[in-house]
Amino acid sequence: MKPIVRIAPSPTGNLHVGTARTALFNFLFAKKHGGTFIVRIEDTDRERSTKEYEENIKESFNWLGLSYNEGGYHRQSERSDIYKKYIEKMIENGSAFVSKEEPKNEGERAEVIRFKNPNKKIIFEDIVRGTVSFDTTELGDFVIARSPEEPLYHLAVVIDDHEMNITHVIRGEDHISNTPRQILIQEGIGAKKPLYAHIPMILAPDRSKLSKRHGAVSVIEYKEKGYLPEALINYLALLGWNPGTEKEIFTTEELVEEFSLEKIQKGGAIFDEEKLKWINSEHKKKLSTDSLNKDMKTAIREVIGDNLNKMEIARIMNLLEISGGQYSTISQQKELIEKEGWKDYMLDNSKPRYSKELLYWKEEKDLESIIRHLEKARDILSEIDEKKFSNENVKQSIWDYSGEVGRGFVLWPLRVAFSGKEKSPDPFVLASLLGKKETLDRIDSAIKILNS
RNA sequence: GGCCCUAUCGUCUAUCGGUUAGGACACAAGCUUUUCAAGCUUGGAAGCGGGGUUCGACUCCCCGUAGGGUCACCA
Repeated sequence: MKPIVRIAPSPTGNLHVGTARTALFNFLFAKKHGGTFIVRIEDTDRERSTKEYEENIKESFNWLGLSYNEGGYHRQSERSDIYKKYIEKMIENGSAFVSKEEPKNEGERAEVIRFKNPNKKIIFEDIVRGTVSFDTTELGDFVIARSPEEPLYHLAVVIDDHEMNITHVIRGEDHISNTPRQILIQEGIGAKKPLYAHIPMILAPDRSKLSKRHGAVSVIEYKEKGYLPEALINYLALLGWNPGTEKEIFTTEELVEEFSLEKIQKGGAIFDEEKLKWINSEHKKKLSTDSLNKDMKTAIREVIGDNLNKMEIARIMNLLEISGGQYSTISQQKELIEKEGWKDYMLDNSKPRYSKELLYWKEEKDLESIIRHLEKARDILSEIDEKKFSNENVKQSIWDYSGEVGRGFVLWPLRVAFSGKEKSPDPFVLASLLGKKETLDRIDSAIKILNS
């Protein structure tokens, strides 16, 4: 039998990474066995549900590539006729009854529908946890609907799972104690029983429930930070599940191939963005240079500005690539561009600013010798043809001289002359990016500073 | 508090009675022909405690302890 599974998010907030992970496990399980994956929007709480959040949920699933099957998108708010039928039937057969109430809070009804609890022991098999048993006596005759048109969560879930022929309920561990009362309702309406798999929670670094105060918790935030959807999918899959091999980088197709409910973990797992970053960089390494370049350009424009010319962008892209930033997320790239301060010395009109002392290499104190080294470097570089002013040629030409007198004594002041910074890519790269004229100009400026 | 679930390096995890307890992220050190980053190499790092069962327990059972979940006219 082909499995039919569902993810049932409630549109009361942006799609949470925990819900996304539950959706992913459902999706992988369905795809693996040629089954059906359904999205069911649980919006029976009209007060808290909004259209915007529903849109966010759709957008997030879409971005992650978790697509539901044809006709597999439902809203509980549009199914009240179905619920009404069941509620009436339950009242009729005595598994539920209308109950007079004393409203405690505003909005509460004076008359609600309660489930007639048979007060029995419920035992069910959970695919990840084994046998779980509850005594439902303490649940009492719990409320299942405000009115025949307004079912509450537990009732709506059971009716929908039954109507949609759900075979496996794969959901978060926080629902495990909801299961017995849902089984009770199933018995009340004569529904077939799905199999259960309660997956562990995603935790914050302090092992508490992952919430907004811990930083980014919604899928959309990770999208905005520039993570690749397949990287987030890959990471989420590894939180609470593993294939039993040492392979860690997966495409979604590979996950479908490997996935099995039996390998799901029991304990909760802390969400570690550092590992997500690493997985993201591994996925980026498989990307075409075209899309890598597109991301880099976006990051550069966002940090330095929109009015950059082609040459300037190319120069900074080059630096970003050399600094290993091409495999980072856009937000990490932006951080890097900011931190490295390339806009201070890599734009057409920028002149690096630095103190005279910065030009001194380590213990070197002899002003004359630094000037001598810079002048010599200048002479050597001016020999190179302007059109052949490449990284390799610059390096080659200056290599022997710097070797004779000590590399640092020549290379350090050159690098400072070009960048004005303590940290930067090497002087050969900078010189080739700057071009011959600008390179020589900057050496002259450095000499001038030393002479002043 | 009642009920339920869980428990291996800082983190994610492998181990389904016999292993020098393995891998990855992170971290540290060294190397990489100037700084930073990257890269490479190396290293430190774990079975919550106590009882059983067994020739032998991380692994099975019990009791503690700790963490989490849940106890709505929310989902």
